[in-house]
Amino acid sequence: MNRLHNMSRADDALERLFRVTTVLSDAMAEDLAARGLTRARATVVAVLARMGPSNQRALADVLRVTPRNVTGLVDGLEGAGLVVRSPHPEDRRASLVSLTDAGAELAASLVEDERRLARFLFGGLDRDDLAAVTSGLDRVLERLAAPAFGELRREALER
Amino acid sequence: MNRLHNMSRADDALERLFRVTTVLSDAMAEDLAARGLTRARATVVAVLARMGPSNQRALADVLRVTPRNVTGLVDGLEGAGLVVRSPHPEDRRASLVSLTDAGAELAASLVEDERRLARFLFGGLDRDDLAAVTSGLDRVLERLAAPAFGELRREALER
DNA sequence: TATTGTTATACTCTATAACTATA
DNA sequence: TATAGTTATAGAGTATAACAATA
Repeated sequence: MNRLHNMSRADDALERLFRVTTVLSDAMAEDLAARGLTRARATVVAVLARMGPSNQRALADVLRVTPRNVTGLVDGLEGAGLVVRSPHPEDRRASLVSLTDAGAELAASLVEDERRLARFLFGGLDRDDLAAVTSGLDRVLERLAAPAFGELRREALER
Repeated sequence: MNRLHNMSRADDALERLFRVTTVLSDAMAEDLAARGLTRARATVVAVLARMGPSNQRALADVLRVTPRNVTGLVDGLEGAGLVVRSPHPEDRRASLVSLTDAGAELAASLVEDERRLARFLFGGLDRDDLAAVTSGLDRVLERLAAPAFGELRREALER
């Protein structure tokens, strides 16, 4: 009975998580689109802002995407004037992808947007509630990183 | 000072939320792929399980996607034997999309997976922590539904 | 030999526009 | 005249495979 109750609460929590995720990611995609950006390209801009000028191989690794995919993303961003390719100083096979001034400005603006969003979403919660949410999500992250998560997924596929 | 502290906590919470979302959605996409499904097609299956046999227009409205897009998704699912199109009994323009037995089985299995996932992710939290997370996410959902969220987004785009 | 990034090809999701068959 | 679903066309993200230049 108690256990059943807890189980239904877990379902509720996951449902809330999915709803928050959906609404948030739709809104963010829409806002990026209004700036002429897609999610994938915005991610490249954010990664470049964090890592500094990088070759495409490094980008592919960080984005966990094929090198061919990076070619396309960088093509798009270069066309939009947000990044430039330059010859890699030490490896003539590679090119170095860097943010232009416009790209760096955009990256800063995305970071600022995120900060405002965080304050907007969580600013109304008092410290204890906020701490509870954050540490709850941390627990979830621990579960997601645990080997048991892999087992759960394997079991599901074997059913 | 106190305010600054709260602000950084809000950033932390949003960062956790994004990380949970990313890991979870990557894992789910991978699991669907192992079953030969994409996210978009799995959503159609879930919607059909919930709404029962539907015409494509209704699917387009619920999925918030163009009718043309539904054509493609249903084509794919029909090819995989998960849904069938049949003539609509009352409207000869429309077709009725229904889950096959295999489709219904898959839908049930997806629901079951989600329940297991919820228990796995949140089963370790005690009642109070779980309630705190759920109600925190509810507060976030309220903020996302508030007109102020629209204003925040408009301001960001005007910068 | 191995690696970097490209061309070639293909699939999925998405959209708009024009069209057919029906309502 | 309006609606349901299609064909036609296009763009973005993703992937694998083959290849050229370079390490």
